Amino acid sequence: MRAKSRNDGGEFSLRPHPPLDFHRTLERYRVWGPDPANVYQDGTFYRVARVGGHLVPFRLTASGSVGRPSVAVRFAGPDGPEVRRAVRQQVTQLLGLGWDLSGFYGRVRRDPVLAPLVRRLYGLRPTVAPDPFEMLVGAIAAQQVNLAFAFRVRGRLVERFGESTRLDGIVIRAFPTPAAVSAADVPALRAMQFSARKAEFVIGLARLVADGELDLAALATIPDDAVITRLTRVRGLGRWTAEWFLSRGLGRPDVCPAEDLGVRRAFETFCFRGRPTDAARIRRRAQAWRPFRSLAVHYLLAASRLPPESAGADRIAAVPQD
DNA sequence: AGCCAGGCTCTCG
DNA sequence: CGAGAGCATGGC
Repeated sequence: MRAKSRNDGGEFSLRPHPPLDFHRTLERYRVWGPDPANVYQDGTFYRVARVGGHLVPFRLTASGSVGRPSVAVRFAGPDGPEVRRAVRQQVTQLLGLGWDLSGFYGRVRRDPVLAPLVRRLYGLRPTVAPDPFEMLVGAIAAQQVNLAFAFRVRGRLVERFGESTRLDGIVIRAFPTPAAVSAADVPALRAMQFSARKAEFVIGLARLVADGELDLAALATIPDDAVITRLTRVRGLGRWTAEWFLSRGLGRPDVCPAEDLGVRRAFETFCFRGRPTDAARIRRRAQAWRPFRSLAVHYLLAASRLPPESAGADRIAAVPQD
């Protein structure tokens, strides 16, 4: 029997490099509906880290300010250096602490499109998905359907195949492992309202990963174009998915998913005076924001969900982020 | 009823 | 290759 103290979990706090707008950064885990693997409610964010064989539920709360941020982290279960390292790593990704925000801000300080948006969204950081498999399954779910629906479908998969944990009485599920999903069949996913084709995509991807034919962790070590080449060889993963994986899954700084519907609308709004545009024009326009295209796109998307600018209105509204 | 929604595959020129 | 048709599912 283990000593109780070893099972009580632990806590620590982080002093991230400013700025960090905790709420705006994590808001995207709420706006499209609940996500049982990423619970953000009442200003507290809950998730589960997988460390070795076991699950470590943890929670994040913010203190301080955007300019002097501080994040309190509490986790349950056994404590130890390996656990802390894993949780800290997840927090770094969830809060996007790896982005060169000050470099980006300096670069666009006089940019006619981005400067006003940066002012309104100061401290927003793109979250980086801690689990590449989770990121890809989420992307498949979101292909060509509205995002609220995609979140519900994905959520059903998590409810069905994700192990359940608890912290502060809140149920949090670990995103299902590739092994767990590879054991599913198409009808099971159809029942969750995946289309037949997407069910095949998801199960096929899970099998590739579970069988070791696709090493997702290894993608973090190869260049952007090599990641796209490798991922688009997988059935169900196209350029759109691969580019979002680069940006939101690997935190690569200079990616522009120009085929994305939301991206296109944002470019139309902020760069092309509301006129219809296409991916080629978007890619050309985005060249101006190298080598920060990922951040530029994230800010454009977030801004397109802000209420129309009117004195101080953006401070009051609950703002959907992306 | 019909169009829309953060695409992908497959087929052709 | 690159464009285009065809496809699949549910919401409003």
